[in-house]
Parts: sequence; structure tokens; C-alpha cells
Amino acid sequence: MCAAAVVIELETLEVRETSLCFGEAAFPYVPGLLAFREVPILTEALARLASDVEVLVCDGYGIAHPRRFGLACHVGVVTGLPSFGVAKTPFTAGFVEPEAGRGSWSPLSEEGEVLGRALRTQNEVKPVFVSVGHRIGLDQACELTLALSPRYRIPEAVRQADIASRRALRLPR
DNA sequence: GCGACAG
DNA sequence: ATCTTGTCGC
Repeated sequence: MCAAAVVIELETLEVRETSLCFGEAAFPYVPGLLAFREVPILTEALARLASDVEVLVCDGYGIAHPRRFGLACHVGVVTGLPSFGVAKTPFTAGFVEPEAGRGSWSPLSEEGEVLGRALRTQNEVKPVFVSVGHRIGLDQACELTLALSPRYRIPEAVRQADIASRRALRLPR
């Protein structure tokens, strides 16, 4: 597997630094246990970053998780950095379809608790699923997600990390 | 017991 | 995550 950590300049959305880490998976993919598979190598990629990082934008869920502790929570606690998750597909929490415009959102809830938001980052495009990980609030996580997604559905930090890791592994776009 | 479930 | 088919818009 290849883990990628990309530092994005919030003002310009430019890539300031890219860190790649390669290794073998030591844990299978099990829904609900993604962190056990991905956090070790992600932590390594993050540790090799020279830049100062203010907040981690993670590919996956934070507290909108069956155990209320998804990958974004793990990565936040391990690094001590503020973190939140942006997932591309629904998981266990329910939601109503948000309005069609960019910036529209609806609550992600499970067992009567609001755990995150389905947030539309582009007009007429499927929403992403935002939930807090560590040391950040949901409002700020959503604000950052929108600031990082002026043109594409996926926030630039996650999008560029995905592109870098796929390129390194020579996987199709 | 069955279904459904991040990446 | 991966794969495949088809449609839409710049």
C-alpha cells in the first residue's frame, strides 16, 4: 500500500509538500475497522512531513462511525493535531438529501445523535460526508471543506493525496 | 438470522 | 477499494 500526506496552502490551494510511505497491509479491510489498516502507515507518512501542519483532512469518517471513532479520530489523537474526516460515500449514519446548491447540507445522524453533515461541495453533485475527528468543531470542519473544494467535489487535500498515491502505485487515475 | 457498511 | 457501461458538459 501507499500512504500519501499532502500539505495544501489554504490561501492558494497549492501543494506545498508531498510525503509518500510504502508498505504491506498488516490488517484486512473490515468496515468499521479501517483505521487499524490505514493509520499506522498514514502516521509514518505524516511523521516524514517537514512542513508545519495546522489541521488534518482525512479520507474517511471521524465520529460519524458505528463506534463513534473513525479513522480521522485515530489520526488526530495519534498526532495530537486537529483533524476531521471527509468521506465519499454513506456509511452507517442516515441523512436526508441536502438541497442541490453548493454549501447546502443536512445532518448525519444515528440513534438520535447528530454526528456530522452531508455537505454539497458542488452544485448538482453528490454530497461528501463530514465529521469531526479531534480538536475541531463541525462548523469549522465544514467551512474548511468548502474552502478546499472551490472546483471539485473532493477537498483539495484529500484529492491531491489520492492523486499522488495512485500515481506512485501506477494505479488508474 | 439477514442485510449493510468508510477505504 | 476495483471494475464496467453509459451519459453529460466544458
